[in-house]
Amino acid sequence: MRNLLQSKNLRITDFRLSVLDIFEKHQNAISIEQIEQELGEFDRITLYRTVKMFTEKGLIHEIIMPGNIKKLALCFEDCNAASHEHHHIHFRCNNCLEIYCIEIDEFPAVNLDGFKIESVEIQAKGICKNCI
Amino acid sequence: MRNLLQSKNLRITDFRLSVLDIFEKHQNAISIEQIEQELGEFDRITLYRTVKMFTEKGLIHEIIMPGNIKKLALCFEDCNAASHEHHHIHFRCNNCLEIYCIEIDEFPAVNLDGFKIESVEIQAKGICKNCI
DNA sequence: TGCTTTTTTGCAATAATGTTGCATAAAAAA
DNA sequence: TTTTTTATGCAACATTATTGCAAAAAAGCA
Repeated sequence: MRNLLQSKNLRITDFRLSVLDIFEKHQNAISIEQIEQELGEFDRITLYRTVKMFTEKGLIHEIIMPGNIKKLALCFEDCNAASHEHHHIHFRCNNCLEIYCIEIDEFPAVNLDGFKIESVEIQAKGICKNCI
Repeated sequence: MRNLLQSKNLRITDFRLSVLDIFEKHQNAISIEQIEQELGEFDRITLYRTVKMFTEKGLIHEIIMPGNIKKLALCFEDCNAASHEHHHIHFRCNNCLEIYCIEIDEFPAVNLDGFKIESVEIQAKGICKNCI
């Protein structure tokens, strides 16, 4: 965890370690609200700044879906400010409402005539393996 | 346009016609802010309610992408509150920042072991045909 | 270690975005 | 036209996020 921060040229602080800790405790994507609750005593502004910084540095990525769904998850691959490339899709369970980052081997190819595609994000909804 | 409202059991009002008008004038997805500007005199609250109602009734759909990007576009197919099924993908141009709804014939199949997939949304980013 | 530089934190204030309740106005039905 | 139903507009409020700045903490260096 300390290495993770160092590799991105971020200073190691208690606050950041706590936030990373929360991310690593969770299998699935979490909301800012959830982080707030788990942090206990904390400063909301610092949290927003931390999340922003982590996103810019490629430690975490945002998952946004229609219906005011906004979650965050650790990046698997090596991401950076310029590109957040993931070979996984985001799946939301309509039952438990959890959002999963799921790795898939063959990422579907998307082609659009006349358009140059640089990145693709796939979001699926349905019922997760635990709720089926 | 009046038919559109009637078919969804929505009363025909000047406000709603104006909003629909703006949607139809645009090729691409637009933001609430853009609608506000084009409406000229208007009530912000009514606009939010109109957008919410249109979304629930399946007249328009939300497009949300990481980076605080939130846009709205008319639905092509017949949507309703329960399902917004589109056979198009959402493309954002990194140059002009426009968001296109693009119909594609073969919508990529996505399968996840153990998960039941009910809907899939695909978002692509790159350079659009006008900016290439 | 102790000192200096740089970055982060925490507070206050403020901005942006979205919602609720309610009286009035307008649309549809009778 | 009259009645019923629904939409609008205002005020107030809630939620979410950002900025500036002084104090505190981390990293770099002698």
